[in-house]
Amino acid sequence: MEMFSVRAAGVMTGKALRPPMREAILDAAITVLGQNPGASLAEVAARAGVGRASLHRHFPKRSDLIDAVVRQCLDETAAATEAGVRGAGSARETLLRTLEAVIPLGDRFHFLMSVTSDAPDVTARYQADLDWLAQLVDRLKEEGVIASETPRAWVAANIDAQIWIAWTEVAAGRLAPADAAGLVLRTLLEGLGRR
Amino acid sequence: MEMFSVRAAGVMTGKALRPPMREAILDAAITVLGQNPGASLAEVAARAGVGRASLHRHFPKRSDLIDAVVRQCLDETAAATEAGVRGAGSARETLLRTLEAVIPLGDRFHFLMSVTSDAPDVTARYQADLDWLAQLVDRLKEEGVIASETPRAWVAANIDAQIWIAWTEVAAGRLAPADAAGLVLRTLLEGLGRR
DNA sequence: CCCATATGAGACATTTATGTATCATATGGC
DNA sequence: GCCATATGATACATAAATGTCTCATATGGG
Repeated sequence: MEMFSVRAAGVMTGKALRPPMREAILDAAITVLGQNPGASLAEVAARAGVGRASLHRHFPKRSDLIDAVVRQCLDETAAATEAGVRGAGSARETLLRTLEAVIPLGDRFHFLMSVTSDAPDVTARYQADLDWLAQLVDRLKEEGVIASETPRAWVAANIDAQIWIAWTEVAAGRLAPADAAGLVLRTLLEGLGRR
Repeated sequence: MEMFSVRAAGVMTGKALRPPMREAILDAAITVLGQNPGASLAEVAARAGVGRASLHRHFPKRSDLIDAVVRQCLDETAAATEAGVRGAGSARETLLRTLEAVIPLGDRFHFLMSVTSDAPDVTARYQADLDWLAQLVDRLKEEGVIASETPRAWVAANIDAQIWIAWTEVAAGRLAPADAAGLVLRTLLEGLGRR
């Protein structure tokens, strides 16, 4: 038995470094419920490595967990987009930086689109995100980056879909993370056709 | 054993006149389970306008219904793509006609991507569809319609996503059905950028 | 009209997921 | 070392969905 390792573990790791159980449960829920929204809480707890009873202590009802996961995903995507927007001049640059920031959060993004929460604050924030995207699309049109005739909803749906596709391809190992945002931007603006 | 077949009546009236209960259930299942894969069979039966017991007579177990719906969706999409392929010369024309035929079946398409069936024949047919699409992508590259460097999986994922987006926009009334396939093709090949 | 068949409605048992409660234990702060 | 707190395991109660069964009834063919 290693004395040093035991002492080192006690000193170095300290539970503060490890994410609290709440985070582990949220992470597990994003993964498990993202793949199968009907998965049982037992599956979520097992994935998180915690007991089912402990899960219920943090989230008494299933809807509490769902709402918390949705809020977590909204927080993360909001932080990512804000970071992407910061320091970007043009709308095109904003889009590129946002893509770079959001594609790694593809599973969060997908979760937000596949799971519905009826908590009023959640729907409000969700609507705000949609509005922000619509505004970005308008700016892209003003800059001449996107054809102005293209319906706003068509553009927004394409951006959402591309984010999901890119994340899927990255997660499958078929696309290098560093290439994802650029490929998405090129596909969005120029399509797949031969130039 | 009944010597007198009841099928004669079916032949006389034509099965297209009134869809039998089985069809009504399958249609309802596509709608209800497509929107919410975890919906109860009671909801499906109610949507189909039949009793829950009758649903169980046609599909003893839930998995039987799921498998039947998946096979139905595979049948419909296969018929649509074959009709699209028939008489098309180039790969580009094949793609356009396939889009025209498949976009109205967007809900079927979406169902196939969101619901999993472990029936062996289903997985085989599903794989065959993927192979067919991969082959079409290769032909598109040979014709110079699609940039040859673009990964096959990226192209295929984009086509799938565009079909779903187009169907959604049509269903939402934001896109004229006649315009859908053309818009998809243009978006796929040329993107959303200003020409 | 008579009969075979299919259906709808309801009762029922079974299974599964959910939510609650209890108890022993471990962990960390003091 | 002691204590407060959190956790895991377990048992339990409840709810909901599933699958089976029976019976009355309607429908359509003979």
